[in-house]
Amino acid sequence: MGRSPCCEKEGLKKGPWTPEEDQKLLAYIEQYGHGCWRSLPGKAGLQRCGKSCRLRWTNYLRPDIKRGKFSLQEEQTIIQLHALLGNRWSAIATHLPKRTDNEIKNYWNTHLKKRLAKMGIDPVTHKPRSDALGAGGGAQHGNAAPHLSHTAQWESARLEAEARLAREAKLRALAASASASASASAPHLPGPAAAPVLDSPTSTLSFSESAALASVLEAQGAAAAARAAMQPMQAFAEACKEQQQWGDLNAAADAGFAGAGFTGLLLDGSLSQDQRPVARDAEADAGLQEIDEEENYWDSILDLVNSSSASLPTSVVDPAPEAYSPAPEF
DNA sequence: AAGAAGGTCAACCGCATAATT
DNA sequence: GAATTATGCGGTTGACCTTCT
Repeated sequence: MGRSPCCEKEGLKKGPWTPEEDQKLLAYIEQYGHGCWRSLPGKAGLQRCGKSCRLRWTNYLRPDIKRGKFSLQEEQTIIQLHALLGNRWSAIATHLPKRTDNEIKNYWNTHLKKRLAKMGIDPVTHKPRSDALGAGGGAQHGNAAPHLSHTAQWESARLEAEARLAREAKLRALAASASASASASAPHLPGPAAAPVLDSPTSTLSFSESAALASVLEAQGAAAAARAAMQPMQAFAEACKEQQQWGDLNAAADAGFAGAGFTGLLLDGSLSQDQRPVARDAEADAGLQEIDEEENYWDSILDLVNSSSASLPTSVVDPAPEAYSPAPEF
């Protein structure tokens, strides 16, 4: 409610950070930690608001940040998680070590969203668009209903999973606090109480929540998530491979991709090696080995999806309230 | 070579929510 | 329980850079 805007004080600087400011902030945090962000600028001698300092630190200065081009695997992870979580960038960032939510968000908005749209995949629903080869822009009102229906189902499943995770996290927190108080006489021992230190500063997800979400992705929900996410992912994989070999991202669309049958396209190798144009230049030659490795990677992803789908728990796909069973006590 | 158009990304803004009083 | 404060998140902006004409 009553919260005064932190950046409206007179004399506070805005805009791009100078190297001197970076140095001041870095030096202060390295020495004292960030502590209270609101009071940090004064202590560090910066004419910035705490919010600006926090943003600069979390998105740029943190030493554990990886910058630069996203790998194919990272792209795949982002798309997959976006299909699962939507625009929850901080949650997605917890599964991409050393990447910030802001960076992922920017990358999605400037690269991945456009690529998916270009391939005829709705970046919101992650479903192939019926007018896939048409203009890749606004909402597809005419055919929205089926997508919405599917989306609603998936959203329902997702919310159910999240609710379950929250409950599990709470139970774990209770168990953790119990054990923490039991071990209060030995605070030097590593324990759950130290977990927040390990959390990504860009996320509100607790360590246990993140771990639980990861477990859902990897175990119980993997098949559902993968099933929902991987259909466009398969398309994306193929388009990426073609893009890298021919430098033309429209290849997938030109090949008639519209979702259905795309798995087959990927799996049966209908675009066999001898049909592909030879690499145009030395750079492309150098990339061929990497492309082969990527093909293996995508094959392994498909294997994972196929095997996971076989053991898909129905409660994840078609959740019912009674499907929830309390997490076992620890 | 110059201007236009489009792309990228750091940073800001406002809101939501957790934490505190 | 209500009010207040601090922090984090997601959407958006705008400056800068690159590519196109």
